[in-house]
Amino acid sequence: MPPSIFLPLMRELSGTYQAFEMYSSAHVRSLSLTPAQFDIVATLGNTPGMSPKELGEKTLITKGTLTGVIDRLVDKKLVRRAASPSDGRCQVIKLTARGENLFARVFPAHMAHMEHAFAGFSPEDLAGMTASLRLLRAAFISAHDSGE
Amino acid sequence: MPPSIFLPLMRELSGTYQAFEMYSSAHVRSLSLTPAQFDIVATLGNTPGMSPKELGEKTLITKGTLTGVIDRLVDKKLVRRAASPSDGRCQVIKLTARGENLFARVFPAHMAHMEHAFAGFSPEDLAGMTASLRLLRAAFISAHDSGE
DNA sequence: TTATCATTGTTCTAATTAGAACTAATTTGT
DNA sequence: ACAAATTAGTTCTAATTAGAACAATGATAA
Repeated sequence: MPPSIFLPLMRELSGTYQAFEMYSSAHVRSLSLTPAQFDIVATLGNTPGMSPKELGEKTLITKGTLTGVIDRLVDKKLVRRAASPSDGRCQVIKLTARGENLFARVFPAHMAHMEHAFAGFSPEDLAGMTASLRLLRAAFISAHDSGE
Repeated sequence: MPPSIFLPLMRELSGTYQAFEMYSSAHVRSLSLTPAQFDIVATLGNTPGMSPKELGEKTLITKGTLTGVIDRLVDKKLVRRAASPSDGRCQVIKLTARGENLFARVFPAHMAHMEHAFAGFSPEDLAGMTASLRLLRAAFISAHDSGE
């Protein structure tokens, strides 16, 4: 298979993700949060808290990066660290009252903002694209694993 | 439209892009280049050179970032800066002989690596996904523009 | 012509990023 | 029980990232 067959898809995947990131992050920044910080707050909202490991899996943020992101959220008093009772290696990261407050204000606003971008698609369109991306993602992961 | 309709697509887009980046960059790094550096070398290959502005548009790298990436490629003697004869503000970035050499060695190798990930899809599958992503990208750009 | 506006690239700052080395704590195999 | 292997989180380094302010150059319009 020559590259001309899959190169356009590679480019389009990058370009689409970048356009998404642009549109999303411009709004997030207007709320005084970075995209990574927003991801953490959004992931912690309406939960009893979770470990950095679990947070990293859900937000796709690497553990080395996550330490710094959580540090800055702690500085902003939006989040706090607690020791896990069951496992001495683990922590539980929770939203503070102030963090809960921010989440309640900012998450619906951001969803409303994102909705504008999807307004032209039917639920079936969106589901179809989701399914295609899922296949593509599985192909990257499978190729990655087989190369180890 | 409730977020539950488009949230899975947002997550899948991020996840698929991340899996792609992971698979691609692991290989690029094994060639002693960062992903951004590879993008620049790949974009300059088989061209007479181009301005940083054009490079930024093709690789989606912001101009502020691009200065540093080019600096490091200049340090590695893979690229050189020349003044534009027609416009005193512009530069022309070109591969050096060493850069051409690296491109000829590394670009085909990376394409061969990427091909593995796409082996399970038909050309029609790939074209269909590309078309879907193009629509999605246009929707983000249009929403971004209308919000200005 | 000349004042104004736009474009190009650099610089600066704060933050994210991945990866590797490291410490501490837990689990596993024997 | 105990040594070895895993796992969780931090720290460190080099690089990228976006955004804003800036200087230099070019284009426009009165």
